[in-house]
Amino acid sequence: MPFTPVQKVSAYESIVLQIESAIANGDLKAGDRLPGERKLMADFSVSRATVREALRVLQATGVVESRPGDPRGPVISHYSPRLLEKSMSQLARLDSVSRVEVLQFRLLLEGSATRLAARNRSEADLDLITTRHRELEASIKADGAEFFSDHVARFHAAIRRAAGNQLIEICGNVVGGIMSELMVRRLRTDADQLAIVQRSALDGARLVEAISARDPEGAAAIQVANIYRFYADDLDPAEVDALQPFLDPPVVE
Amino acid sequence: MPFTPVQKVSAYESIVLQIESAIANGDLKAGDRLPGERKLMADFSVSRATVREALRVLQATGVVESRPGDPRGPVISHYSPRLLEKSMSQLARLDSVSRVEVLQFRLLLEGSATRLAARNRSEADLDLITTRHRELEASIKADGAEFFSDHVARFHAAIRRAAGNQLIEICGNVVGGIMSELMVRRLRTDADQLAIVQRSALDGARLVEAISARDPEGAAAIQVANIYRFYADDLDPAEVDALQPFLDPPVVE
DNA sequence: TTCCGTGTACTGGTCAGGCCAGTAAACCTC
DNA sequence: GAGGTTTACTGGCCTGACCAGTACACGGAA
Repeated sequence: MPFTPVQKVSAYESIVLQIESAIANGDLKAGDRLPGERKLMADFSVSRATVREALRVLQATGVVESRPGDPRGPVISHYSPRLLEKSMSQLARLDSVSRVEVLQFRLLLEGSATRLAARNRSEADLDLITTRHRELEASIKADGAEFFSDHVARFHAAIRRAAGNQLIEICGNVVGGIMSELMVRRLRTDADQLAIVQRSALDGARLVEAISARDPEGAAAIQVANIYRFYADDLDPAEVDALQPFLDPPVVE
Repeated sequence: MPFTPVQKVSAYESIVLQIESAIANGDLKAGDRLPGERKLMADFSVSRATVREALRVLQATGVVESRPGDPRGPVISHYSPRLLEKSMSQLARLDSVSRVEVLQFRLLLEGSATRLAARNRSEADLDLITTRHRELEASIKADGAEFFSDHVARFHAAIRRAAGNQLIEICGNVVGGIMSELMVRRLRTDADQLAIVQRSALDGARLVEAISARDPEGAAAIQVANIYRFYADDLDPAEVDALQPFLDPPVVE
């Protein structure tokens, strides 16, 4: 029988749904203003507390922003990866998600981003990548491994940007951020940090060259190998094995 | 000067933060109970409205769940990919994200998921994949293209599950879901839908074989080519070109 | 005319107190 | 013990209120 389970939707949920679908079908777009809480409470004929609960969840999911005292009312947010970051790091912190999974995902994203970057980069992209790499090298010369993770993050972000795919870019940024937490710990506990950092910068130089020469496979191989080597020492054999499909061509040491 | 910008945190935010960090450092774990709203309001010495706003955002971000009438209070949720799904589809639905980008991302995820599945599948995984494929074929025999997109989605989901990487799995589910909306439209407007659907099922059979035979590269190639061909007719030359790096080995027709 | 305080009418943040439908568990019956 | 029934309490929602803070129009000085 084609009965469909009843789903009672509470008042505040209904408000959330209505506003979300107004955005989905274009009645509201980023930058637009919602009426103030008192107006909304009249429009939906609910109490202000209910309106506020609805606004809170819209705010928590990055749909609107509101500031006290602003007579223009809450504003529909422009997209920000905040929620994605939050949910991914929530996921990555999960006991059931191993660090291998995160690393696999990162190699996958970073590899294709690099491939695409080498293929599609504009001159402006290349300029930015080169600049970031120079800053990275300068930072190593000046402060050693101190600010390494910040600079390398910016360097990689520039590459992802050049790839021209926002999904890959943003997801890459997020997992990159998550991994860099691990990286900081890794560097702190490693006696040989300067050597690691310098080798990584050298890889970076070859990477810039390959992207400049529009060599997708070469660039991707360098990038993947570089990331892999960074963590390789910490991995046990089973983990190393699980990463093989993402190392292409295989990294043999 | 090492002054740090003041950030005023509102009452409800402070509650959210406290509860989140209690979870982060293990004082609260999934399945545990929070006190009821009236107790919380005393503990934090705020009004009930404030407690409720805090609970609403915790609920919206998948941290807690509450049910009316339950004297045991709100419960700390087990992880669910709901938030990740929501944020991914937010991202993918962005106007500035073109369908090529979504398709690139999908090919990337689906390709590696298939590769991993062929490599890591257990017998139980294979059983599920086989079952799903049989259901797909049965559905085509019985109803033609009618329920195709549902069944193919389930088939692909089983493959992603077998890959053993939750990040790839969940992201794949999301973009798969988004693409399947497009697919439904595509099938409806195509006169030749039955032929398309049947070819896709045939690819599916070869795919199952390759996964069964633990042939990662073969399986991935079939999967990627299958997905690509499904959309290829709708794409203009520039879009086709942009997809080349994800078709490996290249699909020549 | 332009500029710059100043007022004011609003905003969102928070509080207190109250009603209701619904649930879980203790209670009571058999 | 298995069953219905009560009861104490839950979360959902409402009303009405106060406060600190903001945007903007207004009015006076330059």
